[in-house]
Amino acid sequence: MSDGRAAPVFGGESLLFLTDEQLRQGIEAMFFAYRGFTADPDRILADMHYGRAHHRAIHFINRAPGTTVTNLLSILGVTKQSLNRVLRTLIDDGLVESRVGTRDKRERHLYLTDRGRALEARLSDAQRTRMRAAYREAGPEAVAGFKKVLEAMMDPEMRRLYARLKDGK
Amino acid sequence: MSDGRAAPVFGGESLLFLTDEQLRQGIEAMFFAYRGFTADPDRILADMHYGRAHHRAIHFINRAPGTTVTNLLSILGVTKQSLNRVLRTLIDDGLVESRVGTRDKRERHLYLTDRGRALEARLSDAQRTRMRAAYREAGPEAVAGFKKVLEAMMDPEMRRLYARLKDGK
DNA sequence: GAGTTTATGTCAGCCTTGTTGACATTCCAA
DNA sequence: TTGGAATGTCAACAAGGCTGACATAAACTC
Repeated sequence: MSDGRAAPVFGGESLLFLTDEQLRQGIEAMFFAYRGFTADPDRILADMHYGRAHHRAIHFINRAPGTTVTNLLSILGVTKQSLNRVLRTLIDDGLVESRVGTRDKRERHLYLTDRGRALEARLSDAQRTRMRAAYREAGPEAVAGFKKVLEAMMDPEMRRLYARLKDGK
Repeated sequence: MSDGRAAPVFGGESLLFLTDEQLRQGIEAMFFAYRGFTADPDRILADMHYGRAHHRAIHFINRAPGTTVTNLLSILGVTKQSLNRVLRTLIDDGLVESRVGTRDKRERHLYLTDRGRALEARLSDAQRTRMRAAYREAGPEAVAGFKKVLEAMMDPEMRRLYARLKDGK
């Protein structure tokens, strides 16, 4: 299995990696890994009165400063009411700034304030530290495969959004 | 980067895969992929009055029939009150059976009923179908890397649980 | 045998974060 | 000028986390 050619089946390519057992392992790996993935930021957020939803908003505002509410909605996949509640607290607490659009004054463009950027840095440092350790342990080839499978797992629309973000919009 | 040896740095091994940009991509890939990962079962569950928590309980009871409540608690990482609410509804609805332990009568051993197994099959078929497509698209080597990185991302305790499940307890 | 610990269940209350529905405002575009 | 898009907000609700408190039964320990 390690060379991808073990026990040739159906035209010379192994399909052993597609057994239900392999798939179940992948499913459980996703479940347990996602717990680790969110654990560190969650601990930081728990101290303040914030949750994972705040982290997500902060992450993507930092990622694309000046993004509109609608754009953020499509990225996060929640209702505007749900997002609005989160944004409201972030704006009230002075972590996010909402500027009325110049071209289109209906739009609100979102930016992190200095304090917002500070929290973002704390959260993403914590998350990156774990990712870096995992990457280092697994090695470059594993990382390439990791991304390849994750990308293939996304809904087409999410895949498009992911690619846009990846390629610097 | 594709061969893992691009632009050698620090003793011949590339560390380009550890840049903040690479890490950020991995973080966003996890976010978007997890959405896809849960999307199909979520749609099935939404029709009934169940949620993701019920799916998780059903999955692991199916995975390890006869498991105790305490064991399930450690796997799921929630409080007994939270799990109990979910188990209560599953037992009341006749999807899960709770049997008093024979050796230790304090313990409750959990089993899926026929109806429970039927729902489990529907849910995991849906989830496996997406995983299978992703695996097939990415290829065996990518899948190996995928699992390697996910495993390295887990908390040590989760990693232990994952390995135990993987190796058939 | 008494006392302690363990496994479980349950009640009450709280929080975050998701949902739907309804409605108002602003303002671009045809 | 009118329709629709973008946004905000109010209200109500549900899932699924949480803590704290308490009860029970059984097992374990001294």
